[in-house]
Amino acid sequence: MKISRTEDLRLDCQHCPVRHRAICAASDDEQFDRLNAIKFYKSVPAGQAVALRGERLDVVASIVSGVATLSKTTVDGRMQITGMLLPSDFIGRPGRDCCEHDITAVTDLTLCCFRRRQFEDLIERAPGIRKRLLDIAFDELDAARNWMLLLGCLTAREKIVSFLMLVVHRSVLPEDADQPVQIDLPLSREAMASYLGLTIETVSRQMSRLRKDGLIELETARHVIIPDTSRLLVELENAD
Amino acid sequence: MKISRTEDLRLDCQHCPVRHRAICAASDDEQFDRLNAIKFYKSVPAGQAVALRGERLDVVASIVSGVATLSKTTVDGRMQITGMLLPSDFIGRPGRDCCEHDITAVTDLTLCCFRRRQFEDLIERAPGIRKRLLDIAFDELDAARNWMLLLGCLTAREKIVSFLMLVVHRSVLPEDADQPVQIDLPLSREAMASYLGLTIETVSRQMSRLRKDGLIELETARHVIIPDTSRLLVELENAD
DNA sequence: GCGCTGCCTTGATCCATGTCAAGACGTTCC
DNA sequence: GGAACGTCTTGACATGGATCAAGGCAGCGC
Repeated sequence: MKISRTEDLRLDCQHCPVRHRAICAASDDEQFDRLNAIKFYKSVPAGQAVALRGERLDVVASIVSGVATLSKTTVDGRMQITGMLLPSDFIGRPGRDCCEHDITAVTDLTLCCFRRRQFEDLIERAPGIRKRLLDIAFDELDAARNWMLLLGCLTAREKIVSFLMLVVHRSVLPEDADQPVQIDLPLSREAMASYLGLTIETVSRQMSRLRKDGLIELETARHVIIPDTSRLLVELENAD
Repeated sequence: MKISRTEDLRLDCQHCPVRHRAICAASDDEQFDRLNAIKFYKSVPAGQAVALRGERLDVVASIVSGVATLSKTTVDGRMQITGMLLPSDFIGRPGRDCCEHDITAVTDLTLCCFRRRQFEDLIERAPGIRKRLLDIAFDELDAARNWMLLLGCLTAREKIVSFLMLVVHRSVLPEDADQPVQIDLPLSREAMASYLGLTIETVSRQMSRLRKDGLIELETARHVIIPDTSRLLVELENAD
C-alpha cells in the first residue's frame, strides 16, 4: 500500500505534495526535468535512523511525507533535538560527505533522494536550484538561532506555547481564522522535551496547566484543540 | 591612527589579515580582483550597533578585526546572544534585505563591506565565492545546532568550559602543545552569560570554581591562563 | 588623593525545573 | 477479558541556577 503510493510518486513529480515548497520549487522546466531524472524514492519506517552522526552520507533528500528529527547526543546520553523536519524540508549537505547529526524517522517517512555528486553537479548549472538551496540554508540558520533564544531565555510554559504555535504554522490548515484550530502533535512528549530542553515530566505538567487554564483541549495526548489562538499567543507577548 | 590603518587595508587586500579565511578565501585571481574593486571599509566603535533587527541592511561584510555579537531580545528584555563574530566571519544575508538580528560591535570593529546588490551579482558569476558562501552558511548552521546542544543539555560548568575551549580554538596561538595556553576573553561576563544562557552571577561563580579547582588562572577577569587544556577538557568528557 | 563609574565577585535565599516514584490510560497480543 | 507494554500524568521532594543584595577593584577625571 505504502509502496504503491511511492510508485505513484516516482511516476509523477507534478502531483508531488511538496512540489512547490521543496528544493525543486524554484526550478524552471529544464532544471525540473533534470531533477526528475535523477531522483529516487526511499521509505524509512518509524523509529529507524535515516543516518547517524559521523556516518558517510552520499545522498541529499527532500521529505515528501512523514516527520524526522535531527539530534545530537552527549557521551552520557543527554540528547538535544536540534531540528524537526517536516514535509518539504531538506536533508543533507552538498559538499560534505559525512553526517553531522543523527537523523531519525519519527513516523514512516518517504524521501525524495538525489545522489550527492549528481546533485552537486546539477546545482553548478542550475541557478534556480542553487539559489533555493542557499535560501534554505539561511532560513534554517535563522530558525536555529530563533530556537537558541527559546532554549536560552524562555520559561517552560513559553517553550510549550512556542512549540504549539510552530506546529500550527507548519500545519496545512483551513484558514478560517477564529475557528478552533486542531493539530496533531508530530512528536511524543519525550521528543518534545528533548526539542525544548526540558524533561518529559515538565512537558506533561505544562500541557496539563495549559489545559486547566482553558488555553488548549487535549482530545488525546497527541491531538490538541486550540479554541482561540490569540489567547494562547498572549502567553508569548513578552517573549519574542 | 585607526583610520590610517583602515586606509592601508583599502590599498591592499594581499596583506589583509583575513585574506585566507573570509569569503574571499576561495576566489581565483579574477574573482578576487572583482571583490577588491567593489569592497569598502567601515569602522564601528565598540558598543555601537552595526545593524538592528528589522532594519534594512544593504551591505554584506567580512569582519577584518574586532569582535561583534548577533543577538535577539524578547519584548521584556531577555537577551540571547546567538553568535559571536570574530575576524573572517561573515555578516549579512544575500537575497534578504532586512536584518534578522541585532548586530553589535563588542570591540572596535573594522568591516570589509560589499553592497549587497553588487555582491549578489558577483556570486552569480563567481562559482568559487558562491561555493564558499554556501559552505559558510552550512558551517554556521552546524555551529548554531551545536550551540543548541549546549543551551539545552549542558550544566553551567560545562557551558563555561565549552566557551573557553571555543575561544582557545578561535585564537591564533603558538601551537606549542602542552604549553600553558593564554587567552583573552572577547566577551564581558554579561555577554558570556547571555551567550551561554546563564546569569552573570553564575558565570562569575563558575569561573571562580574553575580557578579554585586549579583548572584556570585569572590574571585579570578577561585574561585567562589554562595550565593544561587536557585537564580542562576532562570536564567535557561526558558532554559531546 | 578621592570620588565616581563600570565591571566583577561573593553570599544568602528562593524557586522553577529536575529527579524519583507511583499510578493511569490505551493498545496489542493471547 | 486480562496481562504486558509503552506512553503519559501526577505527586513529593531535591537542587542547580536565578534573584536579591552587598561589597571589591581597576580605571579615570578632577
